[in-house]
Amino acid sequence: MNYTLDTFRAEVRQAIAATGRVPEALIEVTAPKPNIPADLAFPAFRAAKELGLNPAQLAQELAAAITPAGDSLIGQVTVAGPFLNFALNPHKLAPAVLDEVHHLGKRYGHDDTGQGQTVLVEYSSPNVAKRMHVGHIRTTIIGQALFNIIQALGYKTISDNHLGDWGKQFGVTLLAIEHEGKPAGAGELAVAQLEEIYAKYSNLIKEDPALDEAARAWSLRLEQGDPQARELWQWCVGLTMSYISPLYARLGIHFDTVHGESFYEDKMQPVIDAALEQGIAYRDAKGAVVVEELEKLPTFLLQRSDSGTLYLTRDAATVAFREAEYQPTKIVYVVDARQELHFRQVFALAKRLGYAAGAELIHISFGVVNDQHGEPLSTRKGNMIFLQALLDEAHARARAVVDKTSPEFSEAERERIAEAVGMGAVIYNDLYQDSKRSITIDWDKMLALEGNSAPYIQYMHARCRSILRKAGEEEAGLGRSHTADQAEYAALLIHPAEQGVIKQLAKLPEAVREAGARYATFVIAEWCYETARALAAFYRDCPVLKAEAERRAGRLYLVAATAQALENGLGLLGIKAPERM
RNA sequence: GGAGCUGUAGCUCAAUGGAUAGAGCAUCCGCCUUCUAAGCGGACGGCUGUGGGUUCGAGCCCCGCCAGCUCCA
Repeated sequence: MNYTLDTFRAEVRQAIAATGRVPEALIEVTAPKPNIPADLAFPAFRAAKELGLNPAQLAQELAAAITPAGDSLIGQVTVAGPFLNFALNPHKLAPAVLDEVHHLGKRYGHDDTGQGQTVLVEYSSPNVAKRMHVGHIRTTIIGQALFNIIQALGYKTISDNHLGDWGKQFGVTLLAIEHEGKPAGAGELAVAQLEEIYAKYSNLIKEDPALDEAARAWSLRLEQGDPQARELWQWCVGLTMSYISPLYARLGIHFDTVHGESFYEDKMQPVIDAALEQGIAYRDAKGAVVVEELEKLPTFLLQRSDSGTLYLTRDAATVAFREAEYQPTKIVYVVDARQELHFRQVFALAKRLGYAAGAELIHISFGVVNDQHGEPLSTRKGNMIFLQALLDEAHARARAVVDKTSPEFSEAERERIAEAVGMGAVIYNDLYQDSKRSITIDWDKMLALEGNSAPYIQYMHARCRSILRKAGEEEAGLGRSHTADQAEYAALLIHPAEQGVIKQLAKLPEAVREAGARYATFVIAEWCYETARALAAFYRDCPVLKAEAERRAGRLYLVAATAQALENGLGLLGIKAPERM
């Protein structure tokens, strides 16, 4: 799609080219830093060198040769040493951008670069019969945001929750249920009980060979499709999902498919057979299937000597299935950094086997979450933070603020706001920085309600909505509507604070593209934050409701566009934008 | 022993190879009779881990080293 800044860039290149002094290939324009009073720059170094000229002199000559047309997006053209700087024409910029936002509405910022291509994103992937804790939060939140961004770029998208619903440990869980009965109740408490009896029997089987044998027997029964074992297992899956679903709902997480590990149970043998057949793997003396020297990666197994299969085999089978089912151009795995080598091996194997020949396999890795002392979190050590507790705490903190600042709101509305703000804070905390970094638990930072945080952005959005609401009420009282004549006054918006907001709005499409290309949610988060700050400056310097009629109309148009764009940006991150707070 | 990631303000983080390295938090000083103070303004805070190299130009690219985290053996 062609947005205003795309046009501006094209006009700048065209203007330089039209001078006939710089070959097209040497025209590289860049966005200058914020302290430079320009919107695009042409650093003349390289071109000057090629042409055997002094850069400053070339810039000077180009500036003299360029006179933008009156209806161009290009405003002032200036020279600063070897830089040729182009400013946007404020009179043209405002109407162009604001009309774009109003015209596209919820789709403003979206693009069509992914048209006709399919991307599958795998994320969250919690374990059945386990509570969700902060260790799962990053894949879940980052994955959903990346999914949203990729979708906004026009790709056909599939989100898949690769549930940990299979494996040896289920033998122990079923054994435990056999002896202790199904946990009563539902939700987190019931899942916690499953965890507890699982832990108990994990210990017991270490010392009791008969129990160990019984656990193996359950495991075997499950694998062979024994009805009782399947029923109990299915019950565990159902219980876990009914516990997790409300947590997902609170965080705006949704999946198109939930193909857990069990789904691939019967799809692994072909992988092993193919690898043996093609000479990629060999069967060693003990019967294990071994892959050596694949792309200089460490040796790995596809099958153990006891004929047990491995995650790597399953993940390769998963690639094959996805290829056959969706023909994706990309498969994105949002999984923590410790799986880096694992995925390099999976991808190398899959490619060698000829799976997903047309698909790019991408591991988006992120750092681990540690406690205040830098220690890994673990239930056993007692420093674990469970997701439900985290979300409840976030809600409670936001509720305390809304109760204090807006006691006049109804109970129901304060509850809604607290939820939107609390979840926003949690989500934003995982998205505002490069995901590769490890994170140290800090409650106050995780649940921050001020500064560079979701609540700050939500607050600025709510201020916009508040102004629009009041304008609507006033004008309804006067028996007229402000909506009709706003657009024609957009050209009046040349105050620096107004231009600051408008330039931010103009940058959303570019931010979405960059976020998608880099798989970097923080690009969107940063855009939201910068836009909110620009709005704050506007709010301080430019009264809306008290401005004289034409200016007021233009500013209302700007405020409405800002509210829309902020809502869109937050929406990409999975954060709600309340009407007021 | 090998591999990957990370080192930027006291803390948490930004900065497509370009101009004076920017934010938030914390600390300090101001601002609610004016569209929401979850806010706004100001001050303080930097040898970008370190030594070389490439380049007109390096926080960013290349090589060595140091530190932390992680994975493989």
